[in-house]
Amino acid sequence: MSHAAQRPAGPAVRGGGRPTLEAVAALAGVGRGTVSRVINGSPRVSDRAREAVEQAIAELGYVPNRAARTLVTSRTDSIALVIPETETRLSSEPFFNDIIRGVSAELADTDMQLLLILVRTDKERDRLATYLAAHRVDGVLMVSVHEDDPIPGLLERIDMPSVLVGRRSELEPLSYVDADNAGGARMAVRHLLRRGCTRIATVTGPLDMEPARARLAGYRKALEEAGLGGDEDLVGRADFTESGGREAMRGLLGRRPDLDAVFCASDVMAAGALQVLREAGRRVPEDVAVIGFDDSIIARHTDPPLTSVRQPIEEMGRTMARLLLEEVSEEGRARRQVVLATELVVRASA
Amino acid sequence: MSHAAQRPAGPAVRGGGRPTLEAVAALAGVGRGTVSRVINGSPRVSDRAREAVEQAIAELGYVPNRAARTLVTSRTDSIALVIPETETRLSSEPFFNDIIRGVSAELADTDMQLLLILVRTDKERDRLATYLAAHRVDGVLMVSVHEDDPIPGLLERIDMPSVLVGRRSELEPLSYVDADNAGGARMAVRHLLRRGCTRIATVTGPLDMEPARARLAGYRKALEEAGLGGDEDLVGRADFTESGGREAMRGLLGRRPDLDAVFCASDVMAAGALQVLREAGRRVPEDVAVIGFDDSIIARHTDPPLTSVRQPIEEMGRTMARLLLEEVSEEGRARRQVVLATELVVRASA
DNA sequence: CTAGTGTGTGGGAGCGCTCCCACGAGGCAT
DNA sequence: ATGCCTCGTGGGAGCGCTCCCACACACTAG
Repeated sequence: MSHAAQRPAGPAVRGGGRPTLEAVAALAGVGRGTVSRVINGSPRVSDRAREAVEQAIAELGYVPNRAARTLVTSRTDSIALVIPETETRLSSEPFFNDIIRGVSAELADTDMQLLLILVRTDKERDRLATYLAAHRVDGVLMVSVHEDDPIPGLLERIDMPSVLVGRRSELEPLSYVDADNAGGARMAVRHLLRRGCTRIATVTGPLDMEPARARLAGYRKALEEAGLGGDEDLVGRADFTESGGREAMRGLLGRRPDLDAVFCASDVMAAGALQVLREAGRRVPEDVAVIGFDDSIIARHTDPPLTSVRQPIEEMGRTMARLLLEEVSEEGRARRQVVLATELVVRASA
Repeated sequence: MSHAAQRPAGPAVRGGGRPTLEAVAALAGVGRGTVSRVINGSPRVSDRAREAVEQAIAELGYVPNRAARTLVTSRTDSIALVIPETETRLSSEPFFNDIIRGVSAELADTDMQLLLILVRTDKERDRLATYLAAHRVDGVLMVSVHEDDPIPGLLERIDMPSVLVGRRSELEPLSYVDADNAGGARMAVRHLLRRGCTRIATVTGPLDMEPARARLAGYRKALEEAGLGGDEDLVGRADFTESGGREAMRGLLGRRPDLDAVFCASDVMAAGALQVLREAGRRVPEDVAVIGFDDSIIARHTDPPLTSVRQPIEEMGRTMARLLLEEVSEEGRARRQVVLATELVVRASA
């Protein structure tokens, strides 16, 4: 026995000495197959064997080696959250945070890993394409898709389970979760109409993004229903940024100095609009009522606090994750599309 | 040859038919070893072989199988960004976004994957501990550490390369990247002193967090240097939240109605303080000057816009990632500690 | 001539798991 | 008794890579 002690570090010590399936099997007095069955929840295991294995696992602190499992199953047990970030939106809007929270919450008691991939440049986009084509994730969650983004098309082609937040167009073939943008916008404009406003302008987001289009459509629909539609001078185009909101507001005031309300397709743009209105000497909401969209943190801090359309962002994140998990686990994948209701949060600005 | 066509799907089709090392080797007319050497940039390859391999890789669209590599090297080529999220900070502050951006930017031309792990509950914390102990990532980036958080201690024990943003205490043993919180606070208070303020209060963050302590220390230091230190009535404790800021401000006004300035350890708390000051009929900055910390998006939208101490958050993210990559790749790991300068952004509130 | 040194290469072994085949034990009908 | 299920089980094969040993070949030195 004594010579065993002087034997140099044997094979058992390799790799930090973390226990393997085989070690568990040995301790439990069963074969590798049985341990594997216990871990993967197969019903074909006797109670006696199961208990022995579970105890051995606890005793050794065994954790399965993910790479080994991936190698044989070619499942990776991880999904990617892809955020194209050509705009600076990520830093200014809590949107992504809430999505991340929702997704993460839904994944919490799965053993799915969440990979975060920001895409800034075309070079990074190419890398991502290679990455996805190599099937290094089981599924993809994608945020803030522009209509001309090539990634969703790629996802379709390589048959990668994926869920978008927001659709690219009205007939999005991929699964998606979206807020009822049109409905929210319509609700906001109706609120302005009830207040007695009649010359209601809008500041839109970039119209190559479906949410921006849908919000514009909701705005138009509400006005048409009230018999007030058709005045294109009341539509100011912007890009979801604060400075864009400022410029669009200046344009609107130039074209239609008599406007009495503005529906902005984002809070950030509404904040810009408020600045311009103040500079122009208009009181909010007495002269011009203002409504934003997103109900983000800045809505509570503008002067006056902003009435805004709230989207259930965290729930959208949770739903995305849920849909993706279903799509990943199922054989015959049905694409799913979910639209969640929005809600008007009334504050002082309208 | 004709019978080959009716052979059922053979082994070559398995796993979606993605090409393997072996396929590349066959096409290039070399052995597996040589292909592996080319991929891993070994110098011991002839130019002829290298070219043949590179062409074969391009032709087949070969991408190495990460799991297979991980299995043998026990490197995972991925790092985790851990965000404890007991507070609601994640949703309200762009801090995390900017950190994420910085980290992601630094990782962009590495082939490191970024795993995002939010920790809400103790159960999730335990899962994380198991996860980390199983060495499923090469390194850990950790944000927003409370002094009593058990995770950093675990990281130390299992000798996991890791970098914190912000230290737990003055003698943090792990690597970290921090902003010069004390310096920034001192700068802010000096600015108030230069304005002629003499009864300068502060609203602190939770004092179990080092940044909160450091900002308080900077505040005290500036006052001492001006011979104005020692008045504990001027210190209001809060917790980095808006409502906390409101309550602390009320307390301060109650104790010291004559105060003429407040340095708040976060913008969110400053926003709360501003509300209370307005309700109390104090003008900002004429009666009471206010300075925040973080220069977050809300600083630009409060009324009046908030003078605030800016931290280079995105750069902190980049630096964290860089330090971690060094720590992961090096053998003898030296812990590194970097403190980045802060900057005062002057707006209307002080 | 032999011995020695180095450089590029091929391929065996093996990482830790899952999949699947084969096998023994027990139950039930014939 | 024999046949034929089913159920639980053990363990071989193999996933795609890296590591490393052995070997061929080309030199240079003795």
